[in-house]
Amino acid sequence: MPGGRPRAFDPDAALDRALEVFWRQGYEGTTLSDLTTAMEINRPSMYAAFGNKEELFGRVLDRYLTGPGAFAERALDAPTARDVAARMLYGAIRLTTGPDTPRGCLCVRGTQACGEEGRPARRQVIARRAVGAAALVERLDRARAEGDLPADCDPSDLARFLMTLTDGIAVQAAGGCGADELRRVAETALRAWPTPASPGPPAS
Amino acid sequence: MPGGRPRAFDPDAALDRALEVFWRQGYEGTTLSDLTTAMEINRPSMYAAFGNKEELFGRVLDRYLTGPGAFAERALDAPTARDVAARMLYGAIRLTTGPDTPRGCLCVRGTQACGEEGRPARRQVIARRAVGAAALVERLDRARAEGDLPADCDPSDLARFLMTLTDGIAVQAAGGCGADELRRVAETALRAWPTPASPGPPAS
DNA sequence: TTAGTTATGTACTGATTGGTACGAAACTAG
DNA sequence: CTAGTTTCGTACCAATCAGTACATAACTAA
Repeated sequence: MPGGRPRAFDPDAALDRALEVFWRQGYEGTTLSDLTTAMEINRPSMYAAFGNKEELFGRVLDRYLTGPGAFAERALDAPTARDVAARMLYGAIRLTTGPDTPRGCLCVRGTQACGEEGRPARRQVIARRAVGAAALVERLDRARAEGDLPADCDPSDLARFLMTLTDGIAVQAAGGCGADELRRVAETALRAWPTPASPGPPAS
Repeated sequence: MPGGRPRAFDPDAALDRALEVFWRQGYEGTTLSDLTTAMEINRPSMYAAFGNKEELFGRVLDRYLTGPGAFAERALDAPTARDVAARMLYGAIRLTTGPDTPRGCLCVRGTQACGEEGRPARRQVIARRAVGAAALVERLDRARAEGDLPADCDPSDLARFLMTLTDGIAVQAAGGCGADELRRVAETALRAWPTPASPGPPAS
């Protein structure tokens, strides 16, 4: 019943174009003109469809976390805590060094950029990171309960260790470090990962 | 013989004020007005004394690396490779979580910010990081030659591992993570550090 | 005092920022 | 064809950006 002139662009495709720009340039470093040029729409269309720059960033962040960044959630499904850790690390490397996407991580850029204007992006990113962190701690807690991690380790410390590494990987990748070098970093880091006390994870 | 009106401010003190602002807000997030307000000088004085925003950032970067960030160079003087690693990690934690300074690291912020305007800052920071990285690799190379690291380890991989962690620490600190948690991260990371093959470092 | 030199403060520049007003265009329902 | 609705495109807004012109103030050397 509504009718009206049909929009001449695909919103999801436009979000992908916007993601590419925010990912490469950060929130503060990206202007409305950068966005509308990449999205191939004009300014009023952008505002009508997505609200404003801040809300657009929120939509883009969603798309990032359910798209290129979805490995982090999927990593939690790995059978052992060590596999979770490995998937997180190698996933972060793939994400941040992919040849067809910008180097680095949208979320890490978001936490770092923080002039007066970048504040809202920072808020959004930090909130999502906290959700992800909580899920990781919960997963490692379960691993310890299942005997997959030693009883005397602290799952939240291990989670923090992993996130510190994935963040560092993003910074290194943005600085030009290659995937091969980062894989050897991940390999080294995994040597610090605790092994279950006596038996493997119980089959029951 | 020169004469002329004496300047009414202390350039080094002004640089320290500028450092505080760049450190907290990044290069792109900082405006000339932010800077001149903090430095308590007016715009023409700033341009006369420091050139422009980009050159000012370079001067500030010098001051950062020879001041708060000097721990990284000093860490190389530690007697063993493990001590170098520990000093780098704990120094990074102190730097990025200091109660009287902004959270995070000026250099990490510099690599991450990169709109069109932030490009020069990015260039400068990446160049300095490369110098520091080379010095660290050289130090670990020497450690291996001295038998302080096993012969089959790769010093450049270990250096990259350390830098990835210090970068990650900076990101975590900027995101609000506390020093205590980060110290446990460092402790975990050091478990991955290789130990010399048979004897300790030779006394000769 | 006078000439030369350097710094300071005000007031400005053109360009760009995020965000909008408004009329024309393109559709649906009747 | 007409009325209602939604989008599109141009052209604009005030605010702010980095950077500067210029007159005046404060100093040294003679």
